[in-house]
Amino acid sequence: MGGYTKVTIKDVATKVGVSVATVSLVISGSPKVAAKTRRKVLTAIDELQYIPNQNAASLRKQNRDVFAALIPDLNNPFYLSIVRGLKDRCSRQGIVLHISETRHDYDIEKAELHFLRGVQTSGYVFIGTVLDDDLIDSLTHCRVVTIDKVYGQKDRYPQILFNNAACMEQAVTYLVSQGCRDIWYITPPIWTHSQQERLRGYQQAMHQAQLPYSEKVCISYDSQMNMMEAGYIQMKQILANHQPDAVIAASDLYAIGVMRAAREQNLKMPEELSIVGFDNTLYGQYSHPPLTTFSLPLKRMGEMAYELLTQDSSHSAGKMYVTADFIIRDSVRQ
Amino acid sequence: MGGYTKVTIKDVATKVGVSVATVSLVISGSPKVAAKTRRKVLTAIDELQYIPNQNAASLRKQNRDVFAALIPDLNNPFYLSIVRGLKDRCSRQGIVLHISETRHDYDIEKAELHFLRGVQTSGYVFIGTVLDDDLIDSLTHCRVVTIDKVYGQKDRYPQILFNNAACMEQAVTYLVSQGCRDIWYITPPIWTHSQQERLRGYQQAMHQAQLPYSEKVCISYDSQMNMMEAGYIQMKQILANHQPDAVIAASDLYAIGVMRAAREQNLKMPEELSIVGFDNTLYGQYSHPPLTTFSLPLKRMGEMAYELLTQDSSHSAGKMYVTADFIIRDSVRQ
DNA sequence: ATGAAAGCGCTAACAT
DNA sequence: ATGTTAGCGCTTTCAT
Repeated sequence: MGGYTKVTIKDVATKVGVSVATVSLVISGSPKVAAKTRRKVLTAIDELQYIPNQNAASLRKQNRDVFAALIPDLNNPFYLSIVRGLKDRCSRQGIVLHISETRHDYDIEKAELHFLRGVQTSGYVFIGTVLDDDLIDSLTHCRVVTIDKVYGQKDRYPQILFNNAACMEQAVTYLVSQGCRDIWYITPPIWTHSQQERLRGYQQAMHQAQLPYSEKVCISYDSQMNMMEAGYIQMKQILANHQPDAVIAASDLYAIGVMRAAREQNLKMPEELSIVGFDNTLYGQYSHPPLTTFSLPLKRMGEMAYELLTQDSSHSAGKMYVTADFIIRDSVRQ
Repeated sequence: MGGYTKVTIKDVATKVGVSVATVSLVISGSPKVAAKTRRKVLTAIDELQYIPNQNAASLRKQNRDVFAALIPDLNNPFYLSIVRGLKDRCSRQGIVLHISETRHDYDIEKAELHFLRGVQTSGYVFIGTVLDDDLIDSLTHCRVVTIDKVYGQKDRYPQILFNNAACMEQAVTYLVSQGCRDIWYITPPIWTHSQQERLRGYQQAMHQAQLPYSEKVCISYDSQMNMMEAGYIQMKQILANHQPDAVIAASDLYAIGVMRAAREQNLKMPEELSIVGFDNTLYGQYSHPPLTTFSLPLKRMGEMAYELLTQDSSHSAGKMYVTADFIIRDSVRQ
C-alpha cells in the first residue's frame, strides 16, 4: 500500500544531466537559470510526469501555507457558502484548504485540530464552533479568524459576527405590524453565538412590544436530528396544544420543518400562520409559500476570512459586524 | 507568516534526557521501551504540547495513508452523504481525507489532482467526475475506486454503480399505471454516468409503453445554475406551451424547482401534475407535496469505498451495482 | 532498553 | 549559470 510517486527531483536531474539544485531553481521559476537548460528540465519534468513532493518541500522551507476551516455542518447551505468563498480564494493562490466538519461536537473539534496541527496548518478559520477558546489558545505561530464565534481574548484575532439580535427585533416588529400577536420562537440547541443572539433579540423585542413570550421559546435538544426534522417535530408539539399566529424559526431549514407540520394540520399559510426564517437559503426561496427571511453575504464573508488570514499584521483584530438584509416574500400575511 | 509549531521531537528528547530514537519509539507505541522511560517521555510530550510533524514522518516512512474524495457538488445532499460515510471511516482510522469539490469542471479536477499528487495522496475516490480516464491512468502506485463513474479499463479498479436505468423504467411504469400518459423528463446536463443511464432508462421505458417521448426530454445546459433553479426555469419553459400530466426529474432538487413552477401556474399536485424525483433527499421529504422518489444507501456506499480502498488486493476490481428503493409518497396521483 | 547515525525529497546558502 | 552540501523532523537499522 505504497502511494508514493516514484520519480523524484533527482531522477529529473540525472535525466537532464544537471544537479538537483538547478531543477529546483527551474521549478521555483528562478531567472538565474539559462533558457536552454530550463527548457530541457521542463521537458524532462513533463516526460517523467514529475510532481514535487510538497511534504518534503514544506519540511525544508518551514512555511508552506496550509489553511483549515472548521465548520459544524456541511449540509447547511449557510456554512457551505462561507466555505466556498474561502476555498475559491485559497485555490486561486495555490493554498491548501482543509475542510473539517465538526458536527457541533467538541471532541471532533479537538481531534481535527490535533490532526491539523500535525500537518503544520498555519491558518485557521473557526466557523460557529463550540467551546474552543482553550483550543484556540493552544495554537501558536498561527493566524486565526473566527466567524460567528466569540473568542475570549477580544483583540487577539479578527472576529466576524452578524447583527443577529437586531434582525430578530426587526422580525418581531414586522410580524406585529402585520397583525400577529402570538409569536413563537423555534430554535436548534444554542450552540453558536448567532443562535444565542437571535434568541436574545427575539426576547428583547417581545418584551418591548409587551407581548408574552416566556413560554413561546421552543428549543430542540436532540443534537443528532437534522434541522428540518427538528423543526417539524417541535412544531407538531406546539400545535398539539396551541395555535400560534406566527413562528420565527432560527434558520430556514427549521422553517421548512415548521411548514410541513402546519400543512399537516391544514393550516393556511400565511393567512393562519406567518413564518419568518433566517439564512436565505435556496430551500426557503423554493418553499411553499416562499419564505420571508434574512440574507447574509456569506460568500463574501468567506473571502473576508481569507483576506484577514493573509493580511499583513493583526492590526485588524477585534470584532467586525456584518449586517443582514430582510427579504420579504410570502410567508407572512400582508 | 510562519505557522510551524516550534517544539520538535528533539526538544522532548533533551527535556527527558533520552535520545530522539526513544521518543520516536514511545510515540509509535513500541513495547521495547521501559515503562518508566515511557512515562517520563509521555509527560514531557504533554507538558511541551508536542505534536509530531506528520510531513516529516511521512517523508521518512514513505507511506502515510492520505485519501481524497473528488465530488462535483457539496451542496447536493446526494454526494455529501457519500462523503460523510467515507469520512467517518477515515477519521476512525486516523487517515487523512481531502475533500475536493470539482463542480463538474475538468480543469478543476485536473488542478485538484495535481495538488493531491503533490501531497502524496495514496487513495482516490472519484465520485461522478467528468472525463477523467486519462487522469486516472496517470495515477501510479495508488488505490482508486470510482462511484457513479465508469472507468475505461474495466477491471483495474472497483467501480460502484447504481441501477439507474431500471429505476427510471420503474418510474415510468408506475406513472402509467396511475393513469399518466404525457410524461416529461427533466435533467441537468448529462455529466455523470447516472444521469446518462437515467435518461436512457426513461427513453427505453417510454418506448416500450408506446408513448411519445422524443420531444419531452428537457436538458439544462447552464452549468452555473443550481439545480432547483434550473428545474424551475425548465419547467416554466415547458408550461409555456404544454401541460404535461407527469414529470420525472433526474434529481429531487430538480423536482423542487419543477414544483415551484407548477405552483405558480396554480397546477394542483398531484391531481393535475404528478412528479417523481431521484435521490431521496430530505428536501423532497419536506416538500409540498412530499416527493415520490428513489433512495440509495449513500452513506453505506461511502463506507464501501473506504473498504475497497484499504482492502487487501484488487481482486475486487470491476463493476458492482447498488440498487435503489422506490419511495412512494404523495407527488404522484393515486 | 537505549543511542548513534543515515537518509526520506527538497531548498538555500555558498562555492565555483 | 550551475554544482555541492547541509539540514528541515522524523523513523529505522544497527550497535551497544
